[in-house]
Amino acid sequence: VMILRSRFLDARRKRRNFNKQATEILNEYFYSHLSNPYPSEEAKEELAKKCAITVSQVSNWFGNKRIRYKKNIGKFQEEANIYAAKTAVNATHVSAHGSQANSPSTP
Amino acid sequence: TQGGERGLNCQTDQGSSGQTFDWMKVKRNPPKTAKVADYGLNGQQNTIRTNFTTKQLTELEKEFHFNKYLTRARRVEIAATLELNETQVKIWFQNRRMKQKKREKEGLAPRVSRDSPK
DNA sequence: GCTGCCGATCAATCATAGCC
DNA sequence: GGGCTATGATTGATCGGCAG
Repeated sequence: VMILRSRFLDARRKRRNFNKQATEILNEYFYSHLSNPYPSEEAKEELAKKCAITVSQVSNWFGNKRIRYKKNIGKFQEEANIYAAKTAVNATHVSAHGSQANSPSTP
Repeated sequence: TQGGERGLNCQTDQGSSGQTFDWMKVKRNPPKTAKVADYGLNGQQNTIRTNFTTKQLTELEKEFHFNKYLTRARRVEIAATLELNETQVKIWFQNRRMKQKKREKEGLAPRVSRDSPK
């Protein structure tokens, strides 16, 4: 456990947080698909474009988000409620079915 | 073994706020790479991620540049030389190939200029 | 049947960013 | 300046599916 710490020469060093808007978009997708937050390759590409990041970064984000979310659901409840309300749009109207399963939209 | 459910959907209400979907319950089986090695600690085997040494990684990397795929014979050789399981060598090459593919794919498109975070 | 590969994902860890 | 948490990236290893 002494040496072998030569990992610090990888590439994960200079990291930048995503824009607030990008995070917003990713979170909106995540919480609006909380029942199955696994975007398809196509959905990832679209999210990547909207967020101005790479597909890999989108994958990383969802991977980290899923793991960290289930690790401590309570910590994300507040965030979950915020985005849930944001995507809830009009629920008190026709078609009271609160189901999501929405298509990723077509650009 | 009991942990074998891989179903989809089927949530169960947890409290009153959020729901608990099955993807939140997914648990991976611990690595079978358990080296009976030693480090005699208590009963629990070291079922943790193996840390490859710099030397091992260097050799693997060198071999990878020579051949992206391994033959059974070569794998045995390398595993013996680096004191790793054949499985570990095999998995390392699989992961390495995927990494290679990912790099190649990304190395041809991300034409994003300097975008300061804020 | 069993084995290797692929694609996606997990889970732990690393290293830095950002806040107090 | 240090200590802390948040967060993006890396990576050994697993899961399910497919081909030989």
